[in-house]
Amino acid sequence: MPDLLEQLNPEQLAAVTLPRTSALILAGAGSGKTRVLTTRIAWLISTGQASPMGILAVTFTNKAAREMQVRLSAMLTVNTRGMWIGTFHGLCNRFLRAHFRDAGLPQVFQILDTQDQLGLIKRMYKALKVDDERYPARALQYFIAGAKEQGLRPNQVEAFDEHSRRQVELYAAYEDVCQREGAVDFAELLLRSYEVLARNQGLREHYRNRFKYILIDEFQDTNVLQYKWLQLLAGKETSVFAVGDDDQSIYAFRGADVGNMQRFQQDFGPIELIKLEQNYRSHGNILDAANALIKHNLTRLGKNLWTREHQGEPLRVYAAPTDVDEAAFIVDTVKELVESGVNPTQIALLYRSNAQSRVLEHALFNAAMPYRVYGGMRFFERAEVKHALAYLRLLANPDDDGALLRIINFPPRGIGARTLEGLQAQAQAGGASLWHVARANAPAGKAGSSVATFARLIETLRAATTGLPLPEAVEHVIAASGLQAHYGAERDGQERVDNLRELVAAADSFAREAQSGAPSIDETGAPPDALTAFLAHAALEAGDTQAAVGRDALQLMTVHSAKGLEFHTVFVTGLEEGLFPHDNSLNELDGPEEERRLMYVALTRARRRLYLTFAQSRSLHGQFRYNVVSRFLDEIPPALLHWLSAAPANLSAEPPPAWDPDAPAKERSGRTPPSDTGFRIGQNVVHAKFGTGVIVNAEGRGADARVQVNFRNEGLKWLALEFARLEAA
DNA sequence: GTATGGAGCATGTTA
DNA sequence: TGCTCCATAC
Repeated sequence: MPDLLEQLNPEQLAAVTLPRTSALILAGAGSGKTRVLTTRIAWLISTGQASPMGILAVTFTNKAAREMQVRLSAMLTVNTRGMWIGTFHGLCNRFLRAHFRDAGLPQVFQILDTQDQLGLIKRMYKALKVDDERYPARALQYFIAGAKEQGLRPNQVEAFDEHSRRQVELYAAYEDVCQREGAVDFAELLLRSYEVLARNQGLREHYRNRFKYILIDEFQDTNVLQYKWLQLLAGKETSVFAVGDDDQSIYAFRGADVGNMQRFQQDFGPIELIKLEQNYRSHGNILDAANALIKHNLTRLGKNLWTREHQGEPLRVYAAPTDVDEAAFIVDTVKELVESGVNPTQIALLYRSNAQSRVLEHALFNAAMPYRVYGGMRFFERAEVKHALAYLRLLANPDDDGALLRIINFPPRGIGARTLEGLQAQAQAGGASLWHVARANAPAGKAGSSVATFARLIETLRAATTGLPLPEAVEHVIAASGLQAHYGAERDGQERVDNLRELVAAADSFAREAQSGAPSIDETGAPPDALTAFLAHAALEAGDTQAAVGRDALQLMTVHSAKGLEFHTVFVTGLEEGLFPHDNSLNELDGPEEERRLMYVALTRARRRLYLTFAQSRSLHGQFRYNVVSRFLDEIPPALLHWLSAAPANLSAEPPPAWDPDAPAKERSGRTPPSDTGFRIGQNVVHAKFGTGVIVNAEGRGADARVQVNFRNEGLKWLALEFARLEAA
């Protein structure tokens, strides 16, 4: 332990060893925030000031919680099992499972993810005949989440006009449905926990006495409800240790309120304020650029990063005539970097919006460079996994109408819309769940209707899985429900079958972890039963996004998802007015400043080398746009910049590079268009996957050339010549 | 139930 | 431009 302290700088040491007061740690990018957080916990425990039981540590993401957990178990020899370390939602889930009666919930309540929630709203719309045009389901979803994140129930939401009054009504109706089905959405986990604590003094006292130390990561991202929850949980004696960076607050759009940092100083005062400004990540020039940029924001708590490292290289700037040229430049540069020994996983291409990844991906694909795009479908969100989970959910909780509707006719078993309407009418009339009605329609032993068959299937599944270990139960359900066979028979179903198998594996490792007593960060480890715990786990930890394309892949992601990461080399791309800063943000309150913080996050991801690129024109949504360089480039001192191309007129005295906006892109970029494709209509060809066929049609030229091939076994297909490796037969 | 086509739409995203 | 959603057709 002492040597852990020795490695800290004076500010870090001060923060780690603060006496038992509340404190706000302003931790700049790369200043060792996680280290301070974990070392403080380790210090508190190893010096005997706190027991593991007395510690509550909250993060936003599972990843952060996991990292904290891992680092802690490396630092401590004592059992960390009693500690409450997890995400806000994970901890609230744990709390509600323990106090489900006080919370007015069934023990097996199900957690709705965003998809499930939207589905529930749409179902409710049908039942109530709500005009989806006037009240889009999406909009209501935001409305509800927004209200809950403010800590507001329907009767507390102020509605001044007809439209919002109706939304409040729908919010109330939504709550009824959730309650009836035993469903809890993400925001509800927090709100419900908050209310239980607020209303139950005994419970509140209990937890206040228990958690003497509360630590919060990424405090700038907390919303109103999370802050109120914290206030309830922290008694007079509690030491609240909040770590955050107002300059990295980039989630106001989803309810985060940086104001919590100022508020904290008043509400929890008097507090200690410590700034961690020494950066261990980047070279000097990178930090200088970031500091200069962020100074343009007026509402800051104030902080200036510095480093003991060298100044390093200047930031390299490249102005491309078009987005295609920008991508080409990046590909060429990355190639050189990799040849010079930089690991591709240490190179990141960042962009403001996901749509920008396409051009980059296209160029990388053509250059046969492995890359990985972050974001997109996560494992537990895939349709086939959702279906399997729905069977399990119905087994765990028969009132879960959402789960039933998802699977009653999947795989198809002849239960159509009409039958369903009948069931729903009956259910509504009797105030019963769909399962209740379905089973009543199908007296045991009586063959006949398709609903009866379904009801018997579920009964059989329930009987067969009762008492089985979790992974075996999951496996049985996947097989006996017909899901496996259904996907197995599908032409492109192999991946889905694999995912179902993967689900069994996930259940297996979940069960093992729970059994081994390894601390589970999502706090579902102490369950009413293994199945319910696993279902909660699936909702709370949606899993990884798509895997890498090849190994040693280049990293592509939005600036938002780059937060918290670092790379040897970073390309910040698309630095154009309208894109970054984004048009839509400019009218928002605090919008431009949030965009600047986003740029600040982007810059501070780089350790050694930073490229800033932009295109003077790009096609977006099928339209060509001519853009002006981002204001953010103007805000970086010119002395830190090294132009790899001529700087545009609005940034320097040099003339912009000569180019003709009307000329085709290929000519402008100086690259020769690919020569003749070498294929003719009527020619016989071979494709690696589709076999032999004949070219029947063609269109486009150069990189866009496509041919239509009539394959012997696969039929007609359009293929892009650039991608499909077609060979003459 | 699936295949097709047209309309509408297009910041960011964790749990 | 390219996708997602829904309605319509078979």
